[in-house]
Parts: sequence; C-alpha cells; structure tokens
Amino acid sequence: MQRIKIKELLKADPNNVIGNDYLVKGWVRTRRESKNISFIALNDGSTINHLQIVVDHDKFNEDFLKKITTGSAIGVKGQIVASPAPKQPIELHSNEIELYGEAPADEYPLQKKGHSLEFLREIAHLRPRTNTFGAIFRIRHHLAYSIHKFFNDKGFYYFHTPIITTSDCEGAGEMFRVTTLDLYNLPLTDHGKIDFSEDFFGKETALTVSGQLEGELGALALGEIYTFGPTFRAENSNTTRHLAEFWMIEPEMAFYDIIDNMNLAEEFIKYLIKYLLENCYEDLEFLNNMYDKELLDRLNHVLDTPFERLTYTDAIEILKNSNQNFEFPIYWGVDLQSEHERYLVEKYFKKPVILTDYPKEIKAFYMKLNDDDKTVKAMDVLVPRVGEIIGGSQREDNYDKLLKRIQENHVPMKDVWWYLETRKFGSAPHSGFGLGFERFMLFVTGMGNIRDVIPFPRTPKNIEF
RNA sequence: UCCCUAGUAGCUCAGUUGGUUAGAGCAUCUGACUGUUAAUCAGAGGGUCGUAGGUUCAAGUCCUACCUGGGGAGCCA
Repeated sequence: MQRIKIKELLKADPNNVIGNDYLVKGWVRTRRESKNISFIALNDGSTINHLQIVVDHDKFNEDFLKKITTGSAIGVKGQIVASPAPKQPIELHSNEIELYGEAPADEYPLQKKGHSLEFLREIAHLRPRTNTFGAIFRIRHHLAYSIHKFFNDKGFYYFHTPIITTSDCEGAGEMFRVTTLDLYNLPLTDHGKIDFSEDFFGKETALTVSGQLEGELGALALGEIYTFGPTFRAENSNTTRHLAEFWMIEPEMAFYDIIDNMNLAEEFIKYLIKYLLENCYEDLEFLNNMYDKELLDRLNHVLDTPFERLTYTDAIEILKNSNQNFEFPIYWGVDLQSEHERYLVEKYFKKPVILTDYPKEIKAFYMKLNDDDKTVKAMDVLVPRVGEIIGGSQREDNYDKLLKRIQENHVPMKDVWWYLETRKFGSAPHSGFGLGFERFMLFVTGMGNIRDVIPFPRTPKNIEF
C-alpha cells in the first residue's frame, strides 16, 4: 500500500476518500484514551492539521498501545471514514499500526500544552515538531520558493556570489575570519605580524558580509540578476532583529534608475505577501490566532496600499514638526533612529514608507551622488513593526566620482580595483537592493524574535545546535 | 557593548514586612470512564529555590559578584 501525506487526504473531497484504505506515517501529537477506544492526533509535517486516528482497543495489544505516546513515530494502515464529530470531516480507522520510534513520556520535553518560545529555543532540535515552528518553517520554505519564482518569471538570473571573500569592502560590519593556519603555531613575518601568505589562499580571508559588489558584476553582463545566500556578521548584536548568520536577497539590475528600483522593491514585497496568502493561509491563520491578531489584516493592508515615497529631507521636516518627544534630536544630517522610523511608518503614514536621497555621509561609498553633491540616490523601505527591511540605491556609475568616494572613505584600492574597472569598461546606470530574509520572515509571520524564524539561529554565545 | 528585568518541580508560575515540613495548574505515573479533540474525574510521585560568597538567631525572600534567559538601545539586513 502506497503511503499518502496527510495534507493530500485532508484537502481531498471527502467523497473521494471515504471508504478507501490508506497508509499514513507521522508523529503522534496526542493520544486520548477511553475505555474501549483511543484517538491519536497524527501530524506528518505536510500541514498544520492533524489526522485523527481511531484505535479500537480490541484490535491491539494493551502494552503496545502504551508505547504510542506524544512524540512517537508511527505508520498506520486503515480505512478513511466520515467522522461523527464536528471537528474534522474525516478520520482513519486503524487496522495495523507500526511503531517506528518511541518517545518515552517521562523524558520527551514537548507536551500537549503550549510552551514558551524561550523554552523551545533551548530545544531547537525538537521545536520543528510543534505547531508553531512547523507553520514557520513551512512559510519559510514557501517564501524562499516565491522569491526564486518572482525573479525567474521576470527574467532575472540567480547569480552565485562567493561565501569566502578577502575584505569588508562595504564596511557592513565585523567579519568572521576564515583560515587553515594552525592557531597554536601561527607563522609570523619579520615584523612579527601574522604571515597570511602561508594561509590557504595566501591572503587574509573572511566570510562574506554582502554579495552586492560581486552581484553588480553579474548585472553588468547578464542584465538582471539576484543573489540569495547566507551572509555573516560578527557584530556583538544582542537584539530581536540580528543574527550572526542570516540569508540575504540582493537583486542588481542594469539600466534601472532609483525609481525603477523602488518600483521593483514594492512589487517584490507585494508579490511575496500575495504568494504566501495564497499558499500558506492555514499556517498564517494559525500564527494570527496564536501570536499576532493583526497579522492577516496587516499583510492585506500592505498588499493593497501604495507605499509612501519621500525624501530624507522631507522626512526630517515631518519629524521636526511632529511635537514628539524623541530621545535622539532631529537635524538634517543625522542617521534616523528606530524611534524616528517607527513614528513615520506606524504613526504618521500608517503604511510602508520608502525613504530616498539620504546625506552621502551616512551612506555607503557606492551609492550614486545626486546633482546637489550632498545626497545620494539611496532608498530604504520601512515597514510596520520591523523597521528597515530593504536598503538599496542606484549605484555610482561614473568612474571619477566613484574613485573620489572610494578615496574619501579610505577603501583600500587593492580590495576594489576590480569593482572600479566595471566603471571603466562599458559602465551603465544600474541599481539594486538588499532584503534580509529573516527580517522579512518576522514581518510575514508576526514573530517578535528573529531567533524564531530560522531553524538554527546563530547569535553571540549561541551555537548549540 | 550599555540600560532595565527575571532565574523556585519536566513546563508555566505563586510564595506577604526575612520566621515551622516551599505551593498551584499543566505534564508524568496509577485507576475510573461507550467517541475524544488542550478529553474529563480520583489518587500518587516529583524541588540542595541559577552559581559562589556575605549580612542575620533565622535567607526562596536582603547585599555583592558571576552565569544564563528576556526586553530596550546602539550597529544594521
């Protein structure tokens, strides 16, 4: 008999499955026992919904049934029948049960009751078996898939940028060192410094903090590309929004100006939300009911509201005239703080906001300079609850201006000579942005802590699993 | 890294101005129950109160340090 997934059974027209025999396999969520009969709630990960298995005590050995506890893995053969109870349309009457793996009840940490997210983080090896994390990781899969689908359908190429790099060109943050040198016996130069010419690559290397610069090389040949890969930051950040290892999506498009870039970002976000609402509604609904009662409303609102677009300069004026008691003072030239961004998005506009044209001093060297010589063609997309979810810009495509910005920012030429050469040979206007995958997961799941939207979070002092 | 806050049973928590033998719900185990769905009902077991010092006749409770979790900030995605 061929095994069938619970999702397939539950989504089928009951008339087409009732009366048929099936084999299902999964993990026991609960077993409720009466005198003559037991009910098993079985989940196989294919859906948040459980299949109710009905067990007639006459058919099975009592000691065998005692081993079927919460968490155990079983396979069940039996007949699908219409359920007399209203909670589920169908149920499976078992004829044969195979016990694959026991889960001793006095040791298995997951109970029928709800657990705190903090406790579940401590058992990250088991938490995917809960309703909450099952839902989150299914959504995570669908989100990743929809990102690839969006770009693929638009003719973008998935461009693989390197994980191991030589330097922190972007100044994005502290980097994780990569080396094969013997840390207990480091080769030294005559000046007493570590001799990296002895290292695997013959140079000092680290894990990437961004694939953007390499992504631009792809865009200036293939037209439109995107990257989607792991990114590493060794910052000692202990917040609900930072991970040391996270996934980032970075599209990069030739012949796109800053307006095209904004249009793409907005279309992208709306596409992903729509895809999830159409493909993971049950999981989103569960999270909405359990954790964030406004989640579905918020997602639908973002879906049919045009994003507000305004310049940094206009935003500063709004903040100055807001009469809000901000902790950090407002003046032209400051980098906006969380409290400022939150005011604009959640209080003033009440919808996603795209801020543009920031002072060049607070943005990266590769962003295209405006004619005023003071601001750059940068754009940040801010959303409710999460804050900055996308950062992007039109890139500086003028060789001389880029060289000047590189020198002003003291970026070592040995690290970016190849990047600069693209402005010497067939330079073209181009733009791109970066989206933090887990930040977006926070937004679409309503979760409050980034450690709860990735299977195995890496944060300072935390790498148990 | 800074500020705030918490750490008591497997989990979630209560524990008064310091004062006998530290409690509850859930979970677990035993039993009951003709279809349950966070099943229900009855009973039982389970704790050197985060760690190390200190104050005191007496510390779960007060003080100090450290560890760990959570929230906020900075940095950012």
